[in-house]
Order: sequence, then structure tokens, then C-alpha cells
Amino acid sequence: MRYEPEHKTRTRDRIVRNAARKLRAEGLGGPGVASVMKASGLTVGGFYKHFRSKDELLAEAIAQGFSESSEKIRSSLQNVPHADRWKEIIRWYLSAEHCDHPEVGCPVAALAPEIARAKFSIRKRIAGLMKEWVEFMPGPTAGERERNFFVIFSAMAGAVSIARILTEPADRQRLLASMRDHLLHSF
Amino acid sequence: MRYEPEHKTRTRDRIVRNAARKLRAEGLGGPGVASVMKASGLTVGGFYKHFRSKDELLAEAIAQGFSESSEKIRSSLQNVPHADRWKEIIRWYLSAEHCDHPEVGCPVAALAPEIARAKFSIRKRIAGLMKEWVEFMPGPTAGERERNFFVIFSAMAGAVSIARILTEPADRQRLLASMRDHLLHSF
DNA sequence: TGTACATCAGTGAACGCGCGTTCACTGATGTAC
DNA sequence: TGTACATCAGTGAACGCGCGTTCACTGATGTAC
Repeated sequence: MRYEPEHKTRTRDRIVRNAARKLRAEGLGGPGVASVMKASGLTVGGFYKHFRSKDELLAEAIAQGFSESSEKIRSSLQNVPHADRWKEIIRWYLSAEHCDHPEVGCPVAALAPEIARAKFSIRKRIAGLMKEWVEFMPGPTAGERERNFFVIFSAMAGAVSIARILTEPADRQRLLASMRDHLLHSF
Repeated sequence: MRYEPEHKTRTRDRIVRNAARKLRAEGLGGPGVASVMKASGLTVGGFYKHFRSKDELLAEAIAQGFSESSEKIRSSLQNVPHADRWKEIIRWYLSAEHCDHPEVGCPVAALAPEIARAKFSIRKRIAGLMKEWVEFMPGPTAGERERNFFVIFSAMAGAVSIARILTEPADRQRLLASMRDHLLHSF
């Protein structure tokens, strides 16, 4: 069979998106090549027509997870005045919805310690992607916004990571609500 | 060779402590049975004289990590008045020392998302161990202390997890310092 | 006191399985002549 | 217009390796008689 010119690109993209989902659900060591290919409607052998190694897929899939959740937030920010955007970000990040669906949520909340153990190039890339959010943070100066970004982003990611450990849904809700209240009243 | 009565207990304990260290350094899927046994001065085969499975070791090693870092904090709290203890905890948790040495630090900062994906019994156990820290938190009522615990503990764990991703030591320091200042001035 | 046997933490080779990677092959379409 | 060949995404079996687990064995000491 011969395919349209963009066929291969689309297939590759589909593999990366499926990997990004599985990664956030199962962790960096979770999904095998075969399982990602199967989820993409393909068989193992074809994998190396698209990627040089599993590592290459991993790096792209982590970044893909970032793009996806960035996109998701950005679209919900359309009608919110610039000065209030940080509040909307907090409400989305600390929602039960986000907490309950790691596979489509923020990769930092789902993978932070595993990314910290990854190789330098991946850490560097992710560190860069995170910083995109500085501009939405509250504060009059760039330095202030960076400090608030560090505080708000860390606090939110920690809250969601830990909420996901808790076995009692009520505890989970209380944790998320506590952090939401705290952050919304702190800046 | 015949050993003293406590020999086996001590050996088992040594294995668990080595596993606890390796786990925090390499992640839940990191260390193999052979590597933990080697670090303990033993060979693979003997492992099953002490544990029914690798899973059993994992569960104990995570809990062990908790005991160790609890012990470490508690000892540094000896001469601090009860009302100021939460501040001392924050200073320890957000220190460069803690950030730079995951292998002997808080298991939540090193493993949160992986624990969240672990089986129910482990999550339950860890959730229980975390709550031991509620009593040290600021606040006049139990409800208040629990809310502050959620906020402070999540914020600290998130900060350390994310700081460990950052490749620039200066960024790392600024993140930790920002969170330290924020928390110390918030309660 | 001496001999035969039991005990048990630890050894290290072997087994089985899953996983990343390789490879010869397929089959539909495009191209050369 | 027809035939031979090239292309290339995808297939699925096979390979090699690491890892969890099993197992027969070791060797020092305790116990029975």
C-alpha cells in the first residue's frame, strides 16, 4: 500500500500522543513499545520506522504531554482578563477533574521525580517548557512573577501528586480545597 | 555457620534500609533484587529467606524511608519550642542539603507519583504515615492544623520535586528560597 | 567424650518471562521503458 | 498499454538480555545418644 504524503507524520504523531497518555497513567517505566504501538493500531515491528529508540519516544512523549495540557489551559483562558488568569490556572490545576485524570493532566504532577532522574537533556527541555507559565503569574515585576511561579506551580503540583496518594476521596477533596483557598488568598 | 539469635533480623533490616535508600535514589522500578542484596553484602539467592517477594520488600522499604526521615527531623526538633517546630521542619525540608540528597530524604518528594500508582495497601499505609506530621503544624484547632498540613506538606514536596528537575543550581536555590519565604510568612 | 544427624542463613547456577531491538518479508502503488 | 522493478509503511517471528524466582547445595554449629 502507498500512503498520502502526510500519512507517516500523522502515524508518528498518533504514537507520540498515545505514549504521552500512557506515560502519565503508568509512569516513565510503565508502557512498553508493544503496548504503545497496539494502542495506535499498529504492531511492534513498525516502531523503528518512526523512532531510533524507545528513549527518543519517551523524550518526545513527555514534551507532548506538556503541549497538550498547556493547550488545554490556554483555551480555558480565552475569556479571562489577563490579570485574573493565574486564578483560573489554579482552579483548573487543583480541580477534582485534573486530580482524577493524570493521563491527560500535567506531566509534572504525574512524573516530577521520574523526570528529575531522567537524563540532563530531558530535564533541560522540561525546565524550559515549565517556564512558559511564568508570564501568567501575578506580580508587578518579572522577578516577582518568577518567585510566584515557583511557589504556585510547586504548590499545585505537590498538592495533586499527594492527593493522588490519598485513598479517601474526602481527604483528597479537602487537600485540594485547602491548597486552592491558600493560593487564591496569598497573592 | 550458626548465628546469634538477632542475626537474621539485623540482616533483614540491613536489606530494607539499603532498599529504602536505593528506592529514593532510583525510583520504585529502579533497584533490582540482586543490586540490593549486593549492597547488603549478600548474594541474590538468600533474598527469599527474608522476603516472600520483591513486592514485600518494596512496601517495607517505602515505610522505612518514612521512619528514617521522620527520625531525622524529630531529632533536629529536640530543642525547638513546640510552637516553632513547623518553621524548623520547613527549613529542613526546603534546604539545599535535602534537595541534593534524595536517597536519604523524604520519600514523598522522591516518589509521590509512583506511590500514587502503587497498590491500595501501600497508598493507605503511606497516607497514614504522612498524617503523623499534622500535630507539628501551626493552627489553633485540629481542623486548622490539618488544612495547614495539607498546604505546607504538599507545597514543600512539590518544591523539592521540581527543584530536582531544574538543571541550573541557581534556579534550584531560588525556587527553594521562594517557597521557604512564602511558607514562613503565611501562617 | 565422641559420633551421627538436624538446622538454617547464605551461595550461585538455572529457569522462565517480558521487553527492546532486529530482520526478512509483504503488498500496494509509483516509475521507467 | 504492458511489464519489470523500486519504494516504503507496516508485519510478525526471532534474538539477546535483565530480572524475579527457584533450587540443590554448603558449612558451621547445636542436639541426641
